[in-house]
Amino acid sequence: MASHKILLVDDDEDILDLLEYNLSKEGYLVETAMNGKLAVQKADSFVPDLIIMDVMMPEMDGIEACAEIRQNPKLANSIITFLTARSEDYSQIAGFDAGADDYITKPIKPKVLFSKIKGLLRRNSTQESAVQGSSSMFVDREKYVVMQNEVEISLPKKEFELLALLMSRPNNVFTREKIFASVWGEDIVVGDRTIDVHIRKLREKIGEDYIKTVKGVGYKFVDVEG
Amino acid sequence: MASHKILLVDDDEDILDLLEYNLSKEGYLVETAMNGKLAVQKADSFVPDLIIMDVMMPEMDGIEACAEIRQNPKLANSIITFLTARSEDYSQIAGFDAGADDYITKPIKPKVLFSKIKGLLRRNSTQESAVQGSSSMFVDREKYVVMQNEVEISLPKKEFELLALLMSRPNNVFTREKIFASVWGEDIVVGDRTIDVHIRKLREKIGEDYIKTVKGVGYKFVDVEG
DNA sequence: GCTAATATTAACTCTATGTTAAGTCAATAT
DNA sequence: ATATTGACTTAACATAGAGTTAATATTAGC
Repeated sequence: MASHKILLVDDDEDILDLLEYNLSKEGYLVETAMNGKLAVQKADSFVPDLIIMDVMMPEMDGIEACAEIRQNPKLANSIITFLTARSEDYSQIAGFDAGADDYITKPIKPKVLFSKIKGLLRRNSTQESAVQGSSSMFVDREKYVVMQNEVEISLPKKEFELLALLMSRPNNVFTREKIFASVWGEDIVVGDRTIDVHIRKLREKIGEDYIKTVKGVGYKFVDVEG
Repeated sequence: MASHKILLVDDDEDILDLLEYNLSKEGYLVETAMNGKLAVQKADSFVPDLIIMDVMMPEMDGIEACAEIRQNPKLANSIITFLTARSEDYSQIAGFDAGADDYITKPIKPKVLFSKIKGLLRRNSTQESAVQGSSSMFVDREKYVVMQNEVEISLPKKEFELLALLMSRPNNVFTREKIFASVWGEDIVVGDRTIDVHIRKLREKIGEDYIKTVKGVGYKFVDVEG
């Protein structure tokens, strides 16, 4: 298996160096960022499997960065772990709300960190590796366009992000909750029918059969034979 | 969604009571054990999603119990979390080595505990979830389908949850009460025949032989040779 | 063979989702 | 500055089909 990619985010360069050194030695591909803003950018290009991020940072704090990263459908499979001082209970809770998967307490004990990372990545890797997109359709984020049998379909932002999210894991059901969290953001509230309308428009544009409703659960993208 | 199952392990009855009360109130299915040895047994029959276990216990300590539980393939998907006094770093490390996934520090802050549990369980149900149970059939919660000999069977929500519950412990009889509690929720009341009808529909879809009626007791899922 | 528990079927209800059209807003063009 | 356009949301109503009920038949266990 290709090495796992880890993105480290902390404003303390010493910590970054220490962790980068040790994790690289363990065989991970490591990149770093010094604040939340850079982290969001780097995450988008690097597409890490795991993001380890300090909560307190200048420019943009971890919570905010986490929320932004969770918007990015490309990063739906990335695990986000916070670094927090031992008793910052507030940030722990806020972190989970923002979409974090776990947190690690400071001071960091390398052994604890390593076994934790191993555990987290093990979880994630069982699913992975299966397919990437589907045969007759794929998402081109650069051109911001969806290719369907050699034909470019250009979509408005919300429709694009929604379709990209669904296509990030074909056959996987995404609950309305998750769709909202990912495409709109945890805190934005929109009406109940908004998703339906976007789904309708997508179905009009790409065909009726690609997006399947799982009533009471959510929606999923299924690839149809073209 | 069917409730998550949590196994609490601690030698302090007060803590057990407190946690059990609060977690039950949150909608979890909770069972308890007073020492590591009992925990291992109970885990085997109960198959909890999450085990919260004190490190220091008589009879068999948490580390040892954790190691034993990790041997049990049925419990591959169970998350194990330790309860530790704030600075027992030794036990944290030993705990991770033994296969624990996380730890919670005492004294326990309910708010922290709940968000942590939510986070852990969410991680468990989004990331892994696949596989479970028997050879010729398994539940894939991510795709929200049941795989039967390479064939996807998609089911409506209630039927899916019901089958998933029965399959979570093949050969184990689930009483009607437990099925109601788990699939419908403690407070929702529906007629007596509702379960039967769902069972009927399931049998139509997956075959007559998988779900066996135990008259006067309940239903169980048995794996048949395919 | 009786009896209570479960099976079966079809009809019914109700809720989640589908659909359409109109409204709001921001970006761009005139 | 004003008009235009299209993305996005909302609201109102329609619909499907999941879920439930009720009535009747069947079965297992005593």
